[in-house]
Amino acid sequence: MAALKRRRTPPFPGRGHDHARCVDVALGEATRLCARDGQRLTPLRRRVLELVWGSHQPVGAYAILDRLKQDGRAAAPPTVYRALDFLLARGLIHRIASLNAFVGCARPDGSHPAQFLICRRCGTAAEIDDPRLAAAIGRSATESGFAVDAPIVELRGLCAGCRRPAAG
Amino acid sequence: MAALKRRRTPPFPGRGHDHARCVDVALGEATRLCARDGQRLTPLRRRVLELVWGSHQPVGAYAILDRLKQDGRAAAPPTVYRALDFLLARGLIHRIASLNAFVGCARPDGSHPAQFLICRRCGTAAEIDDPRLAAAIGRSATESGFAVDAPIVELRGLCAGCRRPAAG
DNA sequence: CGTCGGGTGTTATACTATAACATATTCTGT
DNA sequence: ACAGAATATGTTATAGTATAACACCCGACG
Repeated sequence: MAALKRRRTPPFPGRGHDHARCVDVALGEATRLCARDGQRLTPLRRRVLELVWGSHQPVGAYAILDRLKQDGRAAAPPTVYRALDFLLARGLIHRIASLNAFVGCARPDGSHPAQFLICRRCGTAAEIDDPRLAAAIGRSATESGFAVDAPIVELRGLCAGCRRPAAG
Repeated sequence: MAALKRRRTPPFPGRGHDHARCVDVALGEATRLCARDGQRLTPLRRRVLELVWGSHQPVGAYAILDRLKQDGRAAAPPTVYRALDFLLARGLIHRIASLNAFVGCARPDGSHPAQFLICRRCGTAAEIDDPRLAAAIGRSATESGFAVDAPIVELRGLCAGCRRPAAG
């Protein structure tokens, strides 16, 4: 009875979660999906994906660019934007419009609309893919005769961890 | 039985609607609200609001800037951004994060979360303030222990007018 | 070999937004 | 009307985000 509904992954990663594992899983999934679809996950694209997955806080294109330069790689804005465009097209990352930043996709099994909870304190962007919310969006739009292609839902506020007093 | 639910305003303005009236109403409301709240709707702010209301398509800050220059007024980016910040704070306009652009608020009676339908063909951004959608958002967030301050909902797609073949 | 296409490198530039400080305007109390 | 305070605007410079255009490389395929 712990959970009435199951989630495949909890929306907010725990503070002490094993993030290296997040990255490993994401890179493994990306490799698998690209192979399946005949797409090339080149070293550059793989590295950019890894950098986007550096944390659960969305990262800007120019921050990625700086890291690439630290790698010793020749890099300019188009380098990173092209890699980001590829990853976006494959559904491996999402763009957070309200932050001009990018975050790894928690469920990269095909492209899909996503909804984000973005904490204004810790900066974490948690992906929720709530079918009821998606349905409510579809209903609202349909009533206006509008056909939604790309719903952008970015809910800014405070996550559970940051709402608690900073105690232990 | 034409309408089971009433809307104060239809989300998408008709093609041939009297837009001058939209602008007049918006400016009148803005004047009233600012007077009520002891805020100063200066000529600059009023002009910027008028320019934002130039159409139902969100307008960029630098487009506004160009128009101000055409007016013969000294203008630089801060001029327009400050006016926009004022109008945003009073709830007289909204910012569309996914377009980096601004649009007049259809119901400027106090600040409020808004949801937009943005047509990718005609560019129109229609404000819908659907309480059921807002409730669905609140439910989704609450289940994750998340407290939403500022929901951003920008639904991109095709409006009813643009879905029809371009005939008549 | 040759060429074709995709990926990356390179240079330049466009677009969006804010910091910091100077000046002007309006409001308030006297 | 005036001084002083608060608000609004002007001005200069710069930070941050994104794309256009063209050159080069390299592997696949005939």
